[in-house]
Amino acid sequence: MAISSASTTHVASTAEEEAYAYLQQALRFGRYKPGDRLIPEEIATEIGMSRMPVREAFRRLAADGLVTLRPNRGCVVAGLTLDELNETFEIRSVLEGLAVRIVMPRLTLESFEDLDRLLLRMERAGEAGSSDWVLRHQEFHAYLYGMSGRPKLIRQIAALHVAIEPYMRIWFDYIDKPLSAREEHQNLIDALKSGDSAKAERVMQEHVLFTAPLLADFASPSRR
Amino acid sequence: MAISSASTTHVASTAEEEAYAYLQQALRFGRYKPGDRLIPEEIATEIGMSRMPVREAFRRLAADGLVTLRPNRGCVVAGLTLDELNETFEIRSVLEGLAVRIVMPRLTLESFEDLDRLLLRMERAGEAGSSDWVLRHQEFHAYLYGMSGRPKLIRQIAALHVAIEPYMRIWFDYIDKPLSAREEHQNLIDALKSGDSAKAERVMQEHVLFTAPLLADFASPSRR
DNA sequence: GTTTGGATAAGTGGATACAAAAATCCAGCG
DNA sequence: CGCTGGATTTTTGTATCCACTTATCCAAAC
Repeated sequence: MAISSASTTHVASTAEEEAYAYLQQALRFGRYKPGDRLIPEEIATEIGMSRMPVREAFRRLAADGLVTLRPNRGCVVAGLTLDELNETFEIRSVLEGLAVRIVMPRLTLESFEDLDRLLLRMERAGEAGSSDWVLRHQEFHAYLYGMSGRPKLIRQIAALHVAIEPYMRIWFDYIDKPLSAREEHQNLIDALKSGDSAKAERVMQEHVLFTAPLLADFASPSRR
Repeated sequence: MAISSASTTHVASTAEEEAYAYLQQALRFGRYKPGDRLIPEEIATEIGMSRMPVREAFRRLAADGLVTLRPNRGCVVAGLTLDELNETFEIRSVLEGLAVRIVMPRLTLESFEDLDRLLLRMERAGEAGSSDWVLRHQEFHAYLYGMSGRPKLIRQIAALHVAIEPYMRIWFDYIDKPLSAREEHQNLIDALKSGDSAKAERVMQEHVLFTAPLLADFASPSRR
């Protein structure tokens, strides 16, 4: 089979890439809290470079929606308010629905074996803790969308997953073990197997929207 | 009424913003051709600043998908291949469909008057040339989506519009006057008036996908 | 006539320096 | 006791400089 690891370990050929990778990782794992101010100087010395590449990494993170950049007042970690969280799930639902619709006719028997395996991995990771489970969950979805052959779509979806990742972690830690997750994803696989792409799209949309209200309690307070 | 101008004229409080605005404008209007290399030094002197803010503007443009940034080999204008153009329209169709679904229950009689006015403006601009028409067309769509109250969705859609803008221009110049455009948009308004949000969503999806094949001839050659 | 290699030029990435802006602190005032 | 305003400190934005990578050009070899 051909399940590549979904973990985003990039070899940094430039300092900027290193800074970006470092900060993205830190943000994804919730090492900084929303509203925290990121001071270029500090981070630069932390990873042994000057402020410049860090600044440029900030811009990329801002484009991903992970931080907010305001002229002359630096870089703050961008938590999602309840509205933004909901909006993100709305967007995810249509994008991932589209991905499923596209991917459907491309799925082979082998793909389904892969998906089963990934689902199994996800379940097992569920017992370990949020850190593993969230990654495996992303891996499952990433594999599916990867088959679509739509690079832009894939990147957009991945970016949204990264943005909500900290909230997924908190959520998972809080509820301990999402019993419904297994069933949810099995449903999805069944819909894919049915061959009815309209149905699969709908099921995926519902699957995505299913999670949103569960995370509501962990949203950041609205700003300003 | 409350139709704000859709033109993206930003007051640049920093040099970086100025560089970004300048370059985005230039790229949107097709002043550079896909594949062209953008040299920080040149642009910097062109608008009277050093390379640094220009470099940072590059990153933002890259996030918008307007340029491509490769380590140690600079910044090139990122034309869309046929596949990418199609993909962009696919994504647009679901995002703008979603926007319409959300916006539907918020539309008032006044909104419809505004939309009629905007449609009229668009038609009149059609006689002037692609430059005006494309802006008015964006204005029409922007107004509609603006009512959704979904900032992220609005930004994403706007970004996609910007990315395809040069192609819309070329297309419009080529065919001179899109007779079907009026009918298309009137259709859309009718669907919105019907109050059936599922229908409106579908009509919007079709409206977006309708344009894609028309632009196919103007796609950039695939790279590499 | 085309290919190869290497000198030279051009360009990029990053560090440092400096000016301008914002945040902080503190004293005096109400 | 809180507020105001100004000096001080911190941080940001930009310019400049240097090291290193990549591109260009030209001559010699096949």
